[in-house]
Amino acid sequence: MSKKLTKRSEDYSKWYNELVVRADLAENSGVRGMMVIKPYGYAIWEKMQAELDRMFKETGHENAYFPLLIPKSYFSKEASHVDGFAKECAVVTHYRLKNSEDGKEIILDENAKLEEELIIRPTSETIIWDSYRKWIQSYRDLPLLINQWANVLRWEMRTRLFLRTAEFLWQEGHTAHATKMEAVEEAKKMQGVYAEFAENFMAMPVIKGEKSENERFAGALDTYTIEALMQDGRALQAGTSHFLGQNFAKAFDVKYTTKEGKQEYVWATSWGVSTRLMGALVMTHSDDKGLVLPPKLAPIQLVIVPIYKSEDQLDQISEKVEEMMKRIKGLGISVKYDNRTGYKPGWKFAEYELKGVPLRIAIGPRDLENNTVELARRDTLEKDIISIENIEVKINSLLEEIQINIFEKALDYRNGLITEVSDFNEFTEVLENKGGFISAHWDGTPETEDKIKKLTKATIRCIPNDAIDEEGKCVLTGNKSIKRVLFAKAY
RNA sequence: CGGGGUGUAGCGUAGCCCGGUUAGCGCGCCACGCUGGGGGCGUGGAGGUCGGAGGUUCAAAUCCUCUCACCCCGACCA
Repeated sequence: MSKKLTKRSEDYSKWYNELVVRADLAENSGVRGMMVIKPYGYAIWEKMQAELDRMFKETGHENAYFPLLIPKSYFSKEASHVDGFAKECAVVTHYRLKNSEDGKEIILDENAKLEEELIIRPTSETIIWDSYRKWIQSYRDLPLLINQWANVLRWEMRTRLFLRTAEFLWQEGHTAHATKMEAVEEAKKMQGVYAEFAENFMAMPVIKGEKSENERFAGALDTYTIEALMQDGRALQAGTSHFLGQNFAKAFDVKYTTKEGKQEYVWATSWGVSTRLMGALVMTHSDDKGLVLPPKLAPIQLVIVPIYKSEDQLDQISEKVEEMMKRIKGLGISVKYDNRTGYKPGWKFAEYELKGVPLRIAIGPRDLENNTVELARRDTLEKDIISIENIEVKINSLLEEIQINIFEKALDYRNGLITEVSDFNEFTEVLENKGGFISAHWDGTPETEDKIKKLTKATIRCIPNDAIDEEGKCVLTGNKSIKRVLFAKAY
């Protein structure tokens, strides 16, 4: 294995794959399109989960768990939903295996064929709404605010670690409301929660917006999205929140009695983010030396590497380190002391840079004499000799600074790659040579969007929430347009 | 699913076209020693169903068929 990663400028895709594997986040498994998430990667996911879970609960949601398998008949109840997912469903048809006649292999037992085939959930709307029918009787049962942490399965053609795997982990919120307005508000609120999480914790700037009809979730009336921009100029949909109208309520006959005693269908939302966020995290901040993790999500925030010649020296250093660690841990900072023998300091430095640990302390005999350490930050790669006195305070504020700095950096980069264009030549020129988001007028029709997609591979990522009303002409057709939308090539 | 490519030790690879000793090398791993402020060095050692199945042959990593997986480019998608 070569020591250095492929450079982003050489082959962005290769860089990403190498990095995910080398940094010990995940690896491919023996099962097509499915990955193993390794402990270091999973630790990051757990941090994401913990924070999101906290935010969901703060906004009034409760967790529950629904079955992995969905009867085929449930699945077919909502027509556009079927259209969206049917092509990528795995199906359970039998419940028993047996030895083959020659005893050499295990085969399906045809006597154990299921009466009704079961779909492995690609998303859980249908099975959840089947329960909601029983749970919801009265306006007093609303709103129903439920979230589920689960795995789902979508038989994708081409997969990539974290960005698109056949099985992935996610959360899916499913809410039911008495009024349309309340459901729309809920969907928008959760878009806001996602945006806040992305920006404050992942340090990943996102654009909040609405999906065009073409890009909407199967079965949704409106899809609210957060869109991020990766370092190769391609956009990544990082989270979506859907206003589902009464589609699922009607499909599953979920009605409630109003105060006035009338029967009404409920209004629904669903919203989700997945392990894809891990891919987004990697591609937003990392560099040619490896991961760059935001301190708020880094499993290890500070690593301490001793530099020594003799056992004696190591003992002295360790003593100093123990004392220092106590103070640092006291501030809730996660710190690892890597006193493994057999790895040289230089090796360890490179290793922790690869893994994106935000701060690194090196401490050797020279430091013992001066009561100092060498403190290096991952984001800028800057190193400083600092005093051990009150080091925990310095570290704490530096972690905060790094969190802000990588966000600002990503934001500058992203803002530099939003380009307003006024005609189609300019559109294709910017798309090919610069990349990023293209802000352009669009006549609002799916046909035009399709044509642009066919011609350029760019899609409408979103109609930004903050788009200003502005008369203009559609970049392709010249028809009237009232606001700009964001196009990009997307993951 | 269409086009192209690749599977040889944990990882990266040579050998394959043109079949023929014990399948070679680098990294990693284990032991010992020298080392230690940016992936250090030496000595010794372990590790292989050559992706899998079948076939051709006196003989297969090498030729043929099927199959599986992965990578790149398209269509599909969180």
